Amino acid sequence: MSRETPTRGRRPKRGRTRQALMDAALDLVAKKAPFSSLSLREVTKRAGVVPTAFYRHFSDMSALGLTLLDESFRTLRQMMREVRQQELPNERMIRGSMETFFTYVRNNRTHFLFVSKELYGGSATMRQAIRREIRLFVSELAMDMARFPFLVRVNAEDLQMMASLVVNSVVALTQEMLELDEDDDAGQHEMLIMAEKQVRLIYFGVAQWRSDTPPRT
Amino acid sequence: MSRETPTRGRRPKRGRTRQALMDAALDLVAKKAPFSSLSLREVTKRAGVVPTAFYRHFSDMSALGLTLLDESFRTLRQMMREVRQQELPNERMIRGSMETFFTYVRNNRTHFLFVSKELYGGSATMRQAIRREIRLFVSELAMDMARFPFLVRVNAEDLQMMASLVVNSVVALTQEMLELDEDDDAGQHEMLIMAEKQVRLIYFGVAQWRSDTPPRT
DNA sequence: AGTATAAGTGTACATGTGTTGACATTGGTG
DNA sequence: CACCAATGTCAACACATGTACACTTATACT
Repeated sequence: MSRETPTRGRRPKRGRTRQALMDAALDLVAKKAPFSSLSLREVTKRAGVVPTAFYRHFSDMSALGLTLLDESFRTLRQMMREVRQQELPNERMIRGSMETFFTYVRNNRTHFLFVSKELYGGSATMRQAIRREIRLFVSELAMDMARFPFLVRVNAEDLQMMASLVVNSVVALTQEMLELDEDDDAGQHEMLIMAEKQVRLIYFGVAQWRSDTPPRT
Repeated sequence: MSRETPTRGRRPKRGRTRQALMDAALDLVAKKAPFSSLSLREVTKRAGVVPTAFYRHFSDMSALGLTLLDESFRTLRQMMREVRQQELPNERMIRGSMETFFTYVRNNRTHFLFVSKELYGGSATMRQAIRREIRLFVSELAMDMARFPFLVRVNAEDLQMMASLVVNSVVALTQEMLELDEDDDAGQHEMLIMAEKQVRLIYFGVAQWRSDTPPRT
């Protein structure tokens, strides 16, 4: 069997295959089935690598998934922090936040597609992980809202409720936007407008709220 | 171990296997992976039928999926119609609607689990079908809202926006509730309370809205 | 009754899957 | 340079998958 292999196509660079595998998975998720119905061989083929090479980087497909999730959220958290820091007042704030957020979504389409499909369709651990991140955003937003002067009389529970309303709405709109064609600029812009209006509407309601509101108008 | 089935185990009744297949798929989705990562053989095994028997009822797994979707929404639409008709005024209306809706969700857990996972994780046609149904609910709600006296000055587009905000929020809460353990009564009730509060909050905002609201508070 | 048809069974096969083990090639370190 | 650990390849396996075919049985209808 000692046959001389005439230099098959090789991939020299250091940790490039690992990234290739992640990108391949992301690509496949973006234009095909959800991650859970993705086979190891499919991913390696897409990455231009032999199946067994997979194990050099991930023990398992689910390990790949977790890594992908981590990668998706690391930069997202970064961006969120920046959004929270730029302290624009009032109206400008909502509009500004929505704009930067949605541009970020557009620039990281595959990641969001991945997360979006895993939120409800993924494995239990996957869903749990995503949900944890979202709950984090909700808490942070609640903290920000607590500083609004007209919300001093609102208790913590209701603050959480309001924040989760905002976050859930933005998430839903994001998922709807991902359903649009990648270069449907008009549609995407429409989503942005809608998101801004919805959040503004919620803030109108928030301004009206009293935590001890009795069950009648 | 030999039950009262002397010859080969058979299923006599007319169209029972068809339903058994649907139930099996629903069960598997409820306690395992999403529908897309479900194999034909798995479903038939669960239904207690030989794999090839599948083709007597469905041409394909995706055909099964579409049928399941239809079954899920048919009764849902029915219920929605009833909710819309019971004309309770004001505060009572929100609470009442939420209660009947969420009890319905509890009583049809597997169906909702299925739809929830398919909304973003399913095939393109599947997602599209679900989205169409949701849009229908939004339109109907918008029509209902148009009759509110304090909304006469709101244009159609904004009405749609408001309705979709309500629906999206309820959908999100529903999905969150499905994540809870089946017999976590406390958690489920908490979700109901939250849903009612969120919708009420939105209505506060709605009451404040003017379609020509300039970009300032 | 008798029989046509719908429904279910068993066998079989080609294809895709995850994973193992032994080997080949790289790139960075001494 | 020589070496070695990391990385990639090949061949092979045991098993699951979808589906075709020929068959048996139950049900419905005359």
